[in-house]
Amino acid sequence: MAKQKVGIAMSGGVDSSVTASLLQQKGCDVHGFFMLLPVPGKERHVQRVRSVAEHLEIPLYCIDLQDLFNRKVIDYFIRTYLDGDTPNPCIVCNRQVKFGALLNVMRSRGMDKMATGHYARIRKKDTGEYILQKGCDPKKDQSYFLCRLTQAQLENVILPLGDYTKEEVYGLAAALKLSTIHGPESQDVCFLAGESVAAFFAGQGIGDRPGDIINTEGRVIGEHRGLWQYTVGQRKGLSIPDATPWYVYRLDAGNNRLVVCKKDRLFCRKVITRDVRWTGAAQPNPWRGRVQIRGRHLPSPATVAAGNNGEAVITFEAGQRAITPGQFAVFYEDDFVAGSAVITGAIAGEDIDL
RNA sequence: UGGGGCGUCGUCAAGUGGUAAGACACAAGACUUUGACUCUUGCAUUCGCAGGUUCGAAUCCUGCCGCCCCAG
Repeated sequence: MAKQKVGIAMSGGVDSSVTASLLQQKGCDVHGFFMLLPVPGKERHVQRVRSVAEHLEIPLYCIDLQDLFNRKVIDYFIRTYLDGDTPNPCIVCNRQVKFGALLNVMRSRGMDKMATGHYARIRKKDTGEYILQKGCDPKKDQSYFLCRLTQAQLENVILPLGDYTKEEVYGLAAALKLSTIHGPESQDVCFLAGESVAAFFAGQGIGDRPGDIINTEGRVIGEHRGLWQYTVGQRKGLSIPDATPWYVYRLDAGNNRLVVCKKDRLFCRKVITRDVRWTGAAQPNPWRGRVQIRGRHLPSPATVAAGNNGEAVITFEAGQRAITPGQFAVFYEDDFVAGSAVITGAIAGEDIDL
């Protein structure tokens, strides 16, 4: 039987390098694929991946996905902010670019599977369905960012690091004498490269667009520099001196106004969502489980009542802080991703029990 | 113009003779494969200005400047 051909999505970082090595040791025919994206310092990245590929002695292909990335991720990023919502470019990139176009390229080049260095697991159920599971290391779990992957995508992907902790991966990297363990990985949006959103927008020719900051009573108490520089729950950048801090309550894109409030007002139990997608074919309605509202948010007990046109209302048992339109809600059943949706708003005030 | 009050960090605000609290804002760092939140640290050699009293003043005295209130 021929060796399984696996394409590794390589960034040159520790995780993807260890992933490649692990598969190599398992006897796979490993090929490295580097996504060329429109990000600052890409030349350095290319250098770094090259040295890793040489070190591991695997072939490396550089795939230019800049145009696609511009259209699918950056355009989405800008458009969402201009609409007064807060995008999650990583989730969209994973869905459209990394596990989309890149996966297709690998398939067309004869790869049986694609592997990445994400900390998450993919399981095949008795029904033949694939399901995403959290990684073993709860601190590093990245299943949230992979929530929008389809069955077809999950079927063609393997995530070796899901069974390891970050600690163990560092150990493996050290054993492999990977020089990249020293280079600190960037955790911010890759195409921002440390820049602020405001600076990025300015670079795109979108300058400041000042407007009023009002409190929930409608009184003007400050001025903002452009709605895209803020997000729900944000405290920094408001410049409103007071006895206690102010937080962004809502972005009113239609009137170019920023509504702010005090901390207590930020908590809400009901969330409205669109584009609901379930992993399994049939789901109880209402569904009950835990829902994660953003990266690094502890999934919290809630019910999801599906409505028409892919909409659904999430009702948490306890109020959640800063429900943010544009962000993704991921539904967890224990460690498994049961579904996800895009947040469009919160229902404040009296909660009606279902 | 009389009478009274007040002027302390960007904002609010302690401190009435013993050598400038705190909060908010702001900045830096940490955390983090989204934006945020959070945490840590920093942030007035100086108290409207100028003199004086005193071992020592933001705190007492004098003058000036500025603001507010009341009265005409």
